[in-house]
Amino acid sequence: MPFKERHMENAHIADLFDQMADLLELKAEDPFRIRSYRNTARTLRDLSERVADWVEAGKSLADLPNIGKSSEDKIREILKTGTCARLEELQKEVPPGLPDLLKVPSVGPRTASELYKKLGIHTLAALKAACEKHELQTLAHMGAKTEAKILKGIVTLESSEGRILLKEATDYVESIGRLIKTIPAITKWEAAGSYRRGRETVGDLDILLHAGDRKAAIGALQQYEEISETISQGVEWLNVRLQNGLRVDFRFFEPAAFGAALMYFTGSKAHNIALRKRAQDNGWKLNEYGLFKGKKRIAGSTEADLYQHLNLAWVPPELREDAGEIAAAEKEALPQLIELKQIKGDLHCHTTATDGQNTIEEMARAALTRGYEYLAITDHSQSTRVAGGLDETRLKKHAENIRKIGGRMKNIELLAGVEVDILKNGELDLDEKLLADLDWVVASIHSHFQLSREAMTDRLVKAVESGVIHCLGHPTTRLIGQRDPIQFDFDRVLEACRKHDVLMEINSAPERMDLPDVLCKRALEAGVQFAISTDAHNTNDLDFIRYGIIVARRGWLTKKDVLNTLNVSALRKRLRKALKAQPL
DNA sequence: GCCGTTTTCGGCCCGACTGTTTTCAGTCG
Repeated sequence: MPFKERHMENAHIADLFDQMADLLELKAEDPFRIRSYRNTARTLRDLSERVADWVEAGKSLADLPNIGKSSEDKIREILKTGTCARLEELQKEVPPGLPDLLKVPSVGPRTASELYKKLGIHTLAALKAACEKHELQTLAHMGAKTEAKILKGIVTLESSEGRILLKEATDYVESIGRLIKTIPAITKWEAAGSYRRGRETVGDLDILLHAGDRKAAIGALQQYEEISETISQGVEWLNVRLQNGLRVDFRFFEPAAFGAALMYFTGSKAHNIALRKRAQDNGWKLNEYGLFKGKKRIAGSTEADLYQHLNLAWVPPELREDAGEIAAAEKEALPQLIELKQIKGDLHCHTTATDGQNTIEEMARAALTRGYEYLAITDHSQSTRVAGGLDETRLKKHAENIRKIGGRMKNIELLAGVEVDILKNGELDLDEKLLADLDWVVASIHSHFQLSREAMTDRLVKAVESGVIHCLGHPTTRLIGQRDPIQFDFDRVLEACRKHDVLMEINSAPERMDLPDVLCKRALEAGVQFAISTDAHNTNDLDFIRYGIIVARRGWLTKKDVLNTLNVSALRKRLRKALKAQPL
């Protein structure tokens, strides 16, 4: 297999399957076959291990859900050649650009192929021009309103910034919540969707409400100052767009249906489908209004009730991805997911010694007000010059200072630590003897992100094998929507971490959320332990811990998997053990 | 194309809105 394909990401292969599904839709082929292609794409996307590695190791893909002989052949072909015959064939049968039209809201496969057949349109630009010239109205089932909607959709698409970070979505949910508190008509509300599942990015917000007087409630919601336009409104809903482009859908439900609605709008879609199928197997019907036996609603007011009727334990939203949670819920084997209140300290933060904005003492006080028993101060090492990284002399002094301040503070212990750079060749950026004297050492990559997969793997393994680091900081170095993760053999690094008792960090910074959730689960399965840290650069950033907790929950982690759930004395004990641990 | 204590065929989740039409097709979540 050529080098490039050997390292092909699952997401890339998944995209090709989605492309085939789009093309099949444009050709109006069997909808069930199309769904099957999409299911295959989803399976690939959600998989934590790379199929490229499986194939190279001679493993079969047939045990994976939604992947049969036909898909396995196509995957192997894609890995070998970068594409597959079926895709190329379909691309020849459909005009180039036509699949792009499917991205426009209210343009589906039927409309797109009609546009091409009748008007010869196969690009977004041509579609926009046709709308402006009112040519769409010449088509059947196509009037002025649809044409205007399509035109607006193209404009939005052109200016769309896509999905927003979970933190940004959270900020909007909280500001909407503050508004709702002032509206007496609204007696119950909940934000559902990918926000509730804790996905790292959110495409839109689904807000479910119950109100005695819906008209009054809608009137009051429209006063939300962030609204830039009302997309549509009815008796039971209000759809708006905010100034930043985010779409917010408010929907009203009766209490008897609220749980069913919450379940339905929380998703994921795949989780819902699995639940509905389960209902159907019992001769029932599940929809957003409840669980029905014939016309009689047998559950619907709460999620707990619905899951119970389906003979399942209640599934935390973060796990609802149809990735094994339903089988676990059936066997009462869901993990007791970690919670924010179990965190006893933060193990990664910066101060004015390097690129932080607060002093050691200020950070310590902020940690104390959050109920923490300890805080590790981990400023940068010398190579990170933009951050004013510490050389050996400055670090020694800084560590003394941390210990001195820690010594005189009550109810909180400070760990003298560092975030040491992992250099290009895998060596650490500071003398190992000095590092061994510190309480806590995080090692991170901040440069040379483009090394080959082999070199990058060697680099990380070498750092892990140094014997002086406790934790790998933001292991993939990705910045969501800005910088791709570095490429390395995750399994080899995990194996090294397990051997040398080195932890994986879950960096809680909203633009990092690194490790990502699927890798988190894989590291868990490999027997590696975690630290959930904020990488705070000021006192406020310490609150980012909530996002790390969400990643951990999506990665199926429990309290025992996370080092900083230990109280301070247990942590000290554990760290002494870690420092003494010798390579096996 | 996938799947299977109803297993190699015949199913495959469900409902609502919109805009266009007078009974429905297409899109969406």
